Amino acid sequence: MTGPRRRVTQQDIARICGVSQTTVSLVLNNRLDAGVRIASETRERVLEAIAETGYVADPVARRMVARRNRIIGVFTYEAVFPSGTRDFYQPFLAGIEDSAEQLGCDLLLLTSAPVVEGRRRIFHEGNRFRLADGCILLGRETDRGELARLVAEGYPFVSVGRRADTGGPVPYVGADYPGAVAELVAQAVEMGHRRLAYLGSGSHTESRGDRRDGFTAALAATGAAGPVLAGETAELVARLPELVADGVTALFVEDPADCQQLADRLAELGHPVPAAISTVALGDPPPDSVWGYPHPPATADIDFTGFRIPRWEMGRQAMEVLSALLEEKSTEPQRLLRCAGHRGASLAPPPR
Amino acid sequence: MTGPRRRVTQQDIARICGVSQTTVSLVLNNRLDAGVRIASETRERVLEAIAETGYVADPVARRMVARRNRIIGVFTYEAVFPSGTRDFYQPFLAGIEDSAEQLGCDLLLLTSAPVVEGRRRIFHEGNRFRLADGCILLGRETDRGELARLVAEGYPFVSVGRRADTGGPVPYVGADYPGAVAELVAQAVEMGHRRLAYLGSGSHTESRGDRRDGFTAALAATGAAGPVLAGETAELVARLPELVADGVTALFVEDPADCQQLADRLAELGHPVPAAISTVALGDPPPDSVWGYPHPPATADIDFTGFRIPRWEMGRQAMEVLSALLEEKSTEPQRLLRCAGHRGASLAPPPR
DNA sequence: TCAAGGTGGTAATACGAATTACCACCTTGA
DNA sequence: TCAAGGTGGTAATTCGTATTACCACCTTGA
Repeated sequence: MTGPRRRVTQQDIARICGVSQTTVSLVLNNRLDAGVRIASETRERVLEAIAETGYVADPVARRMVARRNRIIGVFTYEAVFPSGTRDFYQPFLAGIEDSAEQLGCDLLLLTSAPVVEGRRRIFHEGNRFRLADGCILLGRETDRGELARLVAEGYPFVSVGRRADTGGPVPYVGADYPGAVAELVAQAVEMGHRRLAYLGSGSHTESRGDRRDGFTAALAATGAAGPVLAGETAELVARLPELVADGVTALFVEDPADCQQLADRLAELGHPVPAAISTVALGDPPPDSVWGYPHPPATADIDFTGFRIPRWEMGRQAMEVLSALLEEKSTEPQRLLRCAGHRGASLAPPPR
Repeated sequence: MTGPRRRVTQQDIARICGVSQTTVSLVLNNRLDAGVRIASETRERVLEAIAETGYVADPVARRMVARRNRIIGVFTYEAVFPSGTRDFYQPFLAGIEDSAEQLGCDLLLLTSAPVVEGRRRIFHEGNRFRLADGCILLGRETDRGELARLVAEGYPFVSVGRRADTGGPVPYVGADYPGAVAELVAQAVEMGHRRLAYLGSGSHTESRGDRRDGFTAALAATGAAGPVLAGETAELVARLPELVADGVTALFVEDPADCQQLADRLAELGHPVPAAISTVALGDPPPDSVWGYPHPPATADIDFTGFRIPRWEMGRQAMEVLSALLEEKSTEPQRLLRCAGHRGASLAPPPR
């Protein structure tokens, strides 16, 4: 065995062949440009030495010259552990990876970012996101301050999920929630629903707000009406009787995870879904599984009508946009992708 | 917009502060060695400029000089797409990530490795695994040639899953299949089984071979006997009558995914599991889900007795070993982890 | 007055590959 | 005979950081 020997370098090859390091480099990169000539006899000698020694160019040195890494950072805002949110990221990551593979990039998971107050920080002492040529930001919520700083510094990044401008346009690939919600509202109205309610968290994050705004806009467009509620799940459940009394026949539920609980309570109250009242999920729940051992969703009796968030495609296109930014190719840096409707069993015509 | 501006370098910081690049480097690395002195006033100025510009040392340059990145490469052998194997890696990755987070390392997913003949290659023109301080190898199979080369070159790496030596010891964190299988065999024998069969693929990969060898060793140890079959799933199913006729009362199935199919066929033949014949899964099936939308395992009528592969822990310890290798701390570089037995419903005493 | 020692910093160089600028030599042709 | 052009190659420099060797200046103390 040769033991832990030093890496073979171009210099070594050069010594062996009695040529200069430059020559080795030229042979290696097969530079046939006019202006660069290597006698084929010399070339052979060099290639032979390369084959014998098993020389491989040190990618680090190579990158040093090229000033590009072909490394794309992936920053996940929420701490991945210990909650089950790991799988929240998975479809996005799969899309990102697919695209990275095609682009010949490696992905750097920025796991070293310290967790402060339950979330990771991009900017911190010794922040390492600049290790990468550019970054993809992943997470339900984003720190506006950090976003603004990234924009201000001109660091190339793309957010998965729409983000409002912060002192400059934020590149993103998001889901078209307003459009998706509008489609569902239109369907409901067409079925005869006239009084629809929105049940949300009251949160002002883009993903929540877009659904809510989409709902109110759609109401206005269709001529239907109805209240917009904001509160925790328990609170929303508690207000169901009030909605029924109000004559509401269709619920638009911001968080798909709340649907089952609402439906259960409605059944208790004697208003089964969808016979008495329709319930629409504004999205699809992220998959829940524990370390890859899937367990069935809590108690999914009902196949809720709603829409599918194109998570995989969002990840893929985010990479695409980032790549374009890095190559300085022109591209649409703010994209909203259509959500395919999911025709389940929870939206039906209102009782007559 | 500031436009796509150049990376900030130590030289830039130096210019801003009116000092030399050396000084910046010294401040950055907080060199308090005797023989190196920086006025605290100067230090402050430099630190301020660093904070303002958001400067981060270029890992590539750093790597050129030193030998550390705090980047750990993760190489997955099999192409991740388009099959559903993504989730095969997930529990391992989760363990790796957990450990990386604690160590303050970032993870580099080597997605750029080109796929040749259906699998990724570590060594290829422009291979990039040396961007990382060390690598974790993940995959059901591994290329022996590449493994040997890594060993010969003295590159720090750890395999998740046992690998046979290739011209030198291969560091790994694997599952103790022989031990796990032996426990199950012992259980079966204790219940009264005397003729056990092994149903495998005939593959010579370590993970398969270890199970098979564990089985034959356990047979010898317990005084039981029985055939070892090798073949595709369909072939194994076809040979079931032969096994029944042979007086076999317990099947040890190499690939857990085959169990249900075998049990179904046995039921058709009039030998229900486990009343007539026991069936043991040598492992637990990797979770299957499509882009995060879990669907129930094919037709999992039976809760098969078997064991759990400690995937998460394997990932975690692989990082641990790699870290030790990098720090040149002594550690056991070849580890087999115990698989907890899973007491299901498919192993029962043989019919009398 | 000047050697000794402390202080605060810089110039130079290494790391490995890529690239640019240029050199030394040879062959032509007029 | 010598300028023009072709041939085969090399020295020097670049990328960004870390490290080593050393320098210029100041303060002591005898």
